[in-house]
Amino acid sequence: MSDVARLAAVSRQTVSLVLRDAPGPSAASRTAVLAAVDELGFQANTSAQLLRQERTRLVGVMFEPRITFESRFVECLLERASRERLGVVLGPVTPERTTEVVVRELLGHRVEALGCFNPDPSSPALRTAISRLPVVWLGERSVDELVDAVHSDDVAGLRLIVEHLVGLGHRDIAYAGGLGGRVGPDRADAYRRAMTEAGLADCIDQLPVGFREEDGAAAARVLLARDHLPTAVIGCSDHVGAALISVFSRAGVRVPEDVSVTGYDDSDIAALSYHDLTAVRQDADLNAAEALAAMMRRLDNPDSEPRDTATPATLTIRGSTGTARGSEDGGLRPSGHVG
Amino acid sequence: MSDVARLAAVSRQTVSLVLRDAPGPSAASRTAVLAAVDELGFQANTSAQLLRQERTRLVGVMFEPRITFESRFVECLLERASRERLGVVLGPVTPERTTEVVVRELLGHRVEALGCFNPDPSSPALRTAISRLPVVWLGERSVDELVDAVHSDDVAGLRLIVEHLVGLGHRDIAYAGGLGGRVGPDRADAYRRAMTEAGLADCIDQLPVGFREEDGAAAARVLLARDHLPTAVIGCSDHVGAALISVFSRAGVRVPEDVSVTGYDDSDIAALSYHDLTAVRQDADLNAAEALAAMMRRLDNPDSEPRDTATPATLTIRGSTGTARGSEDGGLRPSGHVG
DNA sequence: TAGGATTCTTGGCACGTGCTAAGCAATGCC
DNA sequence: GGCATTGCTTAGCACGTGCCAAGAATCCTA
Repeated sequence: MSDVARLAAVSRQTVSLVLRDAPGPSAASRTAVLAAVDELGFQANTSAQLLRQERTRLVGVMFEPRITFESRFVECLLERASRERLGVVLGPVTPERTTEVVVRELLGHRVEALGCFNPDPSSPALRTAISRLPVVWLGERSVDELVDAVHSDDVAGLRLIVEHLVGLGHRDIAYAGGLGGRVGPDRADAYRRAMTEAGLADCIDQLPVGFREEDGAAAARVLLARDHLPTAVIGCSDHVGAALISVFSRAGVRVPEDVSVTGYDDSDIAALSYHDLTAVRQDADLNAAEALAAMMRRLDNPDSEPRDTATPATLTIRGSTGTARGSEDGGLRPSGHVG
Repeated sequence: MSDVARLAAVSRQTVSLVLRDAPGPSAASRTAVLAAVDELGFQANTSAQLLRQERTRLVGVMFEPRITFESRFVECLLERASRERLGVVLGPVTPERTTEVVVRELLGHRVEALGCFNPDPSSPALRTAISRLPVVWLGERSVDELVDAVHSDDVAGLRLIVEHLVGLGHRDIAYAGGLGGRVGPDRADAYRRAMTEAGLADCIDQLPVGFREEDGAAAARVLLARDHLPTAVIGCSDHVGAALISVFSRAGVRVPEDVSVTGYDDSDIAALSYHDLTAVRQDADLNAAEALAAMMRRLDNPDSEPRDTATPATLTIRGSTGTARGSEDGGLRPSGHVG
């Protein structure tokens, strides 16, 4: 910065004022400084700025880069945070970078709030973080009284799907999912609840698999091996839904004529024309907005109680769901070549 | 840190020495300091450390979080960098965060080297970066004389695929791809070259689409609308390959019995059991290693010339490729329901 | 022209850390 | 007992910036 000042023939402080466009510097100094900045390619040292400032105006996010929904969330958070003049420090989780490592790193950057996907609640660094800053659990209910939580409303989401399917005449509605973190069981509970509310408690049929495509394929194979296929299968994620369709399709089972299939997330995958998947929309941007709101609320008012926010679920109806095949055909058996 | 020193009844400097485990402090001081650190949950201020240090030992990566390959690359880079005691600053690109914004941010953090996926070469900040630090183009050839480049060897990759298919008796080998950045055209060129080398110049058949699944679906529909299907289709990405399979499959065209399909990347998608896609492996970890090596080489020896590194391609053979259908059947026409 | 108001500029300290050099106590040696 | 040596501790400066308060220059008014 001194170099810039020398070139512009002003003092370092004037340069600082111009760069922050604070009142003071004359128009002449301003243009001189900006010209010098441009010529030297000057860029202020972020570390020095952060060190000097009273507040860092940074928030941290702990997430797993390979999980699509989390990456999308991060993108949305970045854009929303910049509108609030907040910076975002990314804390990518990998096999070697555990909750503990990532949270320590974020605390080292003096973030003022923290959002965590799938955190390890036993991490000591996370415990300290919770005791000092607003921490928001992302994508799942909180078990901790001291943290906020922002996640989509699975109960409402599964109610929407089940109602949609029931409206199409379905009764044998299976669910592929239930494993994985806290969300897995929660969402499966929501399925059972929705089925019970619809008076279909005796049709509950859960295939315990995880969220990945491989899990959906496994569930599909289990179903194909049975004597009798359900008329609809709800996947716990878009990946699972897409895999269900692909495996069914290869086995000669038509979607939605023979079986209706749904996903969960309404990500890019669901919208793909060759999947065309009816799915509950989990709005990454809305979740990012709520997470940021929760952080800001507790930063502005440190005494406010942590809350659990369930963002509304909506249903995007596409071509993978249709009227249930008539009960008179006595159950469909897979035919054709099995992939 | 002063708080820690007070609690441990030593000076701030002793605390600093213990935390860096530098020689000096006695065993008694060490344990006292560590106990105090633990009790207070102290975490050194990264900004202050970076400001004080001569070198930051940071490298920056500009990438797009929603692109799977780039996220995987980042994960690998994180792990490799930590082994070299280097930090990684992530520079996520989003619609609002352009090359210019991201590179400025990274320069502000005083990174010592920079890796960029799909950069906008006209960005002024990027020009300054190139003039000051080792910059590595990621995933594509460099056009600039002043930057390194690390990308997988597309020429070798397409030669492997074409040879594999020719070995299975294929001649009518189409290519779905060619659009998108610099890689798109490059990879299509590699296809044409491989076909020519195999003596199949007159069979070259390129469908100009991009890298996304939607693009693959579009290409598949174009092919299905023709009188005559090729016996093999090479997708420019796993996404494209998977989409080709899905659309073919729905149209009653069997893979690989009727048409062989390949992908490019060998990502998780290719390995999915219901895709089971033969694909060229683009090794994210190897690319990360080479990128890091390039940065470190130029940091250690600032005068060394930038290089273009093509990482070796290998072929992962799975179930989506098989012997070409006999020429005697006079070309296959799609049958069954089209999805 | 003097005095005050206004506009612009700058001296100097602080942020939290790393590191050099100096200080201090204990021990060994002659 | 004096002096060097060793082991441990600490005083104090520097990193690059923001900001307060004080200084300098200019303009306006009497």
